[in-house]
Amino acid sequence: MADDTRQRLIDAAGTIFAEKGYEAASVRDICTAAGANLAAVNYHFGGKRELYVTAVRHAQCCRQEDVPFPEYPADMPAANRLREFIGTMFERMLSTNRPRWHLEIMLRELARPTEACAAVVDDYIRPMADALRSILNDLLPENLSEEQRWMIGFSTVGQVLFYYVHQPIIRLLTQNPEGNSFPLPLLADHVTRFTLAAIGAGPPVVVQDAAFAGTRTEAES
Amino acid sequence: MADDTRQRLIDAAGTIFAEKGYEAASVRDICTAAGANLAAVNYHFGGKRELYVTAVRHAQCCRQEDVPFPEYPADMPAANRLREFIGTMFERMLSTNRPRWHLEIMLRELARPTEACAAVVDDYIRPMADALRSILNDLLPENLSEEQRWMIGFSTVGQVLFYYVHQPIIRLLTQNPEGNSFPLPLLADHVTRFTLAAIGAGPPVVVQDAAFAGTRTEAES
DNA sequence: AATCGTTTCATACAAACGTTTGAATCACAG
DNA sequence: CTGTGATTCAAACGTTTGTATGAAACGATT
Repeated sequence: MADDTRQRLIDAAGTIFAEKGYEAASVRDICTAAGANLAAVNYHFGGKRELYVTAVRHAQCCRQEDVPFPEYPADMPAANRLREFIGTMFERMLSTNRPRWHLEIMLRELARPTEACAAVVDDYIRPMADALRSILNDLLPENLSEEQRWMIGFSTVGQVLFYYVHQPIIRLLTQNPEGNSFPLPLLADHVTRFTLAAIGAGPPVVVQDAAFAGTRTEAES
Repeated sequence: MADDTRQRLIDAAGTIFAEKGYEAASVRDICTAAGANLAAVNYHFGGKRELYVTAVRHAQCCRQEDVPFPEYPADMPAANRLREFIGTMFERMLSTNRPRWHLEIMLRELARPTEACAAVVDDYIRPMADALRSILNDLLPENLSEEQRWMIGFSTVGQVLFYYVHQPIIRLLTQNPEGNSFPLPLLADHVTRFTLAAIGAGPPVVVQDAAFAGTRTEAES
């Protein structure tokens, strides 16, 4: 029952922290939701702050196990690995069969960093960044500056993140109260093709009915 | 002096709300920062909540005036207008000569909507979305689904937003404590070329030393 | 059964919160 | 100068916050 209360507290805390943020979530609400006594938080974790950090750490552990990155066959083309990567990222974010708060609490941390942010980046973000950069390295020419490699990577994950972080805006803009107007595989395909085309490793996402010579900027002509 | 304290309260509130969020910001801190009495908030605005909404509305008004969208010459190529649009967006976000909290408080609102969110979308976001879609319509073939047009637009602004919303991660990842490792025009150029190339309206952001035939996915071959 | 360390519980505490109040102060018209 | 409405002020309001405390309940070991 001891570890059980501990775990119930982490789950309840995660849900409420993710929903309301650190300050707005009260220890009393968390304990009530967990079916635990008010003093349990201080007994098991030492305080509200430590409970929060524990919840964040727990969330990132679970997420990594929930949707692990696939092991690619050695001969898999880089473009296909990119598709897998983006698909996995979307699944991690938008899949509804896992507790929502795991991702939510981490994104809160990334947008407004607290002390737990560095840990999230090191343990969760950096491995993803490394995986992406490894894929991109196979897709990009060797004589490319580090700066440009970063920017291309950011352009890729920026697209994916947008669909999650700014879901409220998307719904308001497209006037679709439901968010599932864009099915997951459609989004993953779009971002993959968008990115591949941008770096010259695939065809454009749309077929231009006229040559683009007329619409390109002067600077590039 | 009456309207003066009112304005000082809005400014102080904006700064603190943007920095700490709604719940963590206390009316006492705001009044101290504004050099006003504790009761001033309730006298001038009716309460904390109303002050917050007022600050958000004030922020979006200022932002629109600060960095207005340029008037394009009628014959300006769509690709150049896209470059202008992206450049303006970056300036609105990353330019440091304007009070930071204007944008910050709006982005908070967009990520975690409160009652003020719909107003921000209608008055600030939708005009930007319309401007972008108008540009993209000139760049895209006519026989394209609304769904795809939205996705291409989201892929564009998603890139821009990433550099602002996730600046902390960028610094941690690239190990540059300063955020100015990516100068504004460089970012704008990159996103523009990335987007143009993706939709087949410009050359890839990098020159592929080999034909991409070997790296494209099977599905597309 | 007695003892021990662990966990739960009801309760209390001081601090901070948003809000209210009524008197004091101001600017200005009569 | 006097009166009046708008504004500021110090003080206090009742809640809610996170945390602390000591007694009760539990489980395992002796």
